Amino acid sequence: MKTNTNAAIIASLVSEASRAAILTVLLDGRYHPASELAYMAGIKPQTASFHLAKMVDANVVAVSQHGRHRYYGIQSQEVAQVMESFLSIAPPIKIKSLKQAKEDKAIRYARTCYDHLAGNLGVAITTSFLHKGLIDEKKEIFTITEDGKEFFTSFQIDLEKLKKKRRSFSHKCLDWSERRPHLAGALGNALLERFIELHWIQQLPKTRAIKITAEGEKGFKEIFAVDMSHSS
Amino acid sequence: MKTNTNAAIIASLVSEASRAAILTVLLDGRYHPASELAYMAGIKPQTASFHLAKMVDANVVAVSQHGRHRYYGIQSQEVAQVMESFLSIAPPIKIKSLKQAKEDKAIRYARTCYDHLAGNLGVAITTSFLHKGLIDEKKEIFTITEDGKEFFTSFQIDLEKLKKKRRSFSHKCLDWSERRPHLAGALGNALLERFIELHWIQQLPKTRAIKITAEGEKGFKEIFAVDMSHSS
DNA sequence: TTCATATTTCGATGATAATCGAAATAATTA
DNA sequence: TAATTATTTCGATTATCATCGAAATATGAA
Repeated sequence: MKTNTNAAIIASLVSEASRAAILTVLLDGRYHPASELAYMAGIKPQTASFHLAKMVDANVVAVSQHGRHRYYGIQSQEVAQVMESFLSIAPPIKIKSLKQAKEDKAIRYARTCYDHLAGNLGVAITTSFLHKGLIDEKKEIFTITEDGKEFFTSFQIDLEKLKKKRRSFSHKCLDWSERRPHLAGALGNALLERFIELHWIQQLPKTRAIKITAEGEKGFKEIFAVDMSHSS
Repeated sequence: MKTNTNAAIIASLVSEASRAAILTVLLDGRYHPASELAYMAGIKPQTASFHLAKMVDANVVAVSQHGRHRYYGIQSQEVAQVMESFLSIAPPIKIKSLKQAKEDKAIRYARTCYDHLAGNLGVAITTSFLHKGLIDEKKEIFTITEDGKEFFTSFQIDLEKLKKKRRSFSHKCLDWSERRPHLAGALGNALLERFIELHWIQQLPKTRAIKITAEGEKGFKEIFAVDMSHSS
């Protein structure tokens, strides 16, 4: 009898507009300060705090405090995948753009660089890498195999440069997907940039969404054996 | 895209506890009468009617009228998928005792259909009755054969008393998904009560769940040739 | 220390929506 | 026919909940 209320609690998180907005922002995989989330969702900080507390309580969102800031992020990969299926394509609500936020100047932590691939594509590509033996899944991270080194280099990604970057990740930019077996971080970022360079994907201006081009569809299929055609 | 829209609609319906309860019941794939759903969700029939109307309106639940009954059910597996994904990330149910844990497990096994046996047990027993020639299957109801009269009497069920009750004697409780109706009505109710009397099954307090006892397992097997052991 | 910033807690408000009693509708049974 | 049962509709009440102002807490900066 109590089992159903459990489902109801999770459902209420995605069906309420403000919470849906917050979760949609958090789906970029980063940790965001409460004030930024409030702004983007178009609600006052108190209200955001109220919602965030609920989400933390439901084990959907994790919080990590640094100084007077509290950074909120999606709890786990599993949660992210579920939320994405409900929120990713048709967000029911308006989210204020980051540009707007910056202009507003109220937020100086608004640095949401969309630095890695999320969503179906990100997962699909990671899976593909694993299958092809380009990366290995360890407890905390992915490691690159010898085959992987060869491949990524031939794909014009400078691994040495990335290793340096990786160390420079600041604690402010915690990313659940780094802790989880999901390709993100420096390599994920590099891949994203490379894909953009190749015109395989386009970043849509006001949203965090990306669009896969015709070239991209072809490329992902041929090189990564990942079918991203819209028919699915 | 259609999928996501539907998912969002389903999510908003699930977000209310009573509706979540109703949908949880409907997950068994059967069509249930409104009154039963009300009872199981712990709400009055009016309230259930209110919720069911909403869900029918949203094309999440289908309704089929038979006489004065209206049977509600879900035909798309999408609802099940949504519920499943929610429950997959929902915090685990806090189990207070080992007893409760076992009872929870038993819920899946068989449920009372308001006041008669449904679920696997109900269908199995009805099938057994048919095989043994104790009842005949008509269009809307079951009828009792001569052999049946003898058997039920020997099973301590007073058939004459049942006939006097102002309710259908042995109507079929539709089970469209399986195309296997089970025995309901006064006879179904009487059987349920007799099984409880024999301690073959136990009705769990707040839920409509029943638990099959060790005695029951033995009895169902010996007398009805119905194997209800947990291995299946 | 004092002031500003980030966030939460408290309390009140308002809107939405769930709930239920009472009555209506309809089918079934005696 | 009348009584019973299943369900819905209506109307009123109540509960829930998102929202935000005000104040509290905590941290960092001047």
